[in-house]
Amino acid sequence: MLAARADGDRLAAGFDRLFEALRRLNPADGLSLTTASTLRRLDRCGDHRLSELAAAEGVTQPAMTQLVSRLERDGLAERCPEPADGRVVVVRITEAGREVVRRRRAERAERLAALIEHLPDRDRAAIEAALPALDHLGELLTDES
Amino acid sequence: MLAARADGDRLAAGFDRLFEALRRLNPADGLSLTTASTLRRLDRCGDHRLSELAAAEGVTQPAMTQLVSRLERDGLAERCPEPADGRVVVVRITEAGREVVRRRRAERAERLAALIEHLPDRDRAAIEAALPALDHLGELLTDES
DNA sequence: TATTGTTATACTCTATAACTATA
DNA sequence: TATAGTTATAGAGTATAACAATA
Repeated sequence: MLAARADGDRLAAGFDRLFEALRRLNPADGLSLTTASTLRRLDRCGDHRLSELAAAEGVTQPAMTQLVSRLERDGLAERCPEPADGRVVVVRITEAGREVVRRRRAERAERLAALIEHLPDRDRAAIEAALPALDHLGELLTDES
Repeated sequence: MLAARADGDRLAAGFDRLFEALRRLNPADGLSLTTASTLRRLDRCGDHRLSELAAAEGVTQPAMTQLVSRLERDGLAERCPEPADGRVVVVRITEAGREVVRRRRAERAERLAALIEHLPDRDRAAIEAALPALDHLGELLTDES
């Protein structure tokens, strides 16, 4: 078992570098990290109110207003009225938006696969074994329940 | 052993979510991801020419000129002349800059440790076992040899 | 002439504050 | 009054193109 403090430091140093690496795997298609994350959220978890999206992505409401406007302009999402409450805007991903999510994930998968070929077998096995745990760690932070 | 294609997809989906999670661990101290990455690079690998930094961080030379100007303005790095070639600018991290790197890493470590406590023992063990492999994966992308 | 870095200009993305519409 | 969202305005960060200095 891990002693929380000392291994927190080790983990932080390791994840620091891993984060930098993953950042470089990001497709250079002009979508900001927040935009891509918002699209993935809409794809995975369905419709959200605009204020919910802002809170979930950690940006202000005006920032999310503009982000959604850009998504709408590019045909990747749409605003839907909420009959029960005229103040509310519900944001929904379009089929074109889902396609963008798929394309980005495929591109990242391709780059990862190319990288993984250069790792020794034992490293690949260790990462494969840790995938469920890493996924659980991801769930703890992304609130996609 | 992993079959490259299929497991590239699995890894990409897992790392997609892990990346989102790690992004949320980032200290909100006003430093952009590129700025923080540049500081870490200077801390880990020593002095760099401005053009080297731009290439390593994947930004243009004018962008790095401005980034370094901001670091200099904030006392986190300094420009040094290169006697052997008057065109060259060498960028060096200051002690204040190193302190920022340490503080950010400590903050991330603290948040990670708090998260890890919520993972079951077997997940923690799997992540610990995979740390060297994840580090190797990071090395493949960040060119910090 | 080629290389290194900076300046000029424009665009994206974000924040805070003020505003509109609905409840 | 309170809430959901938008508009107004300002600042950070980036890119491309043009420029200055050195080799």
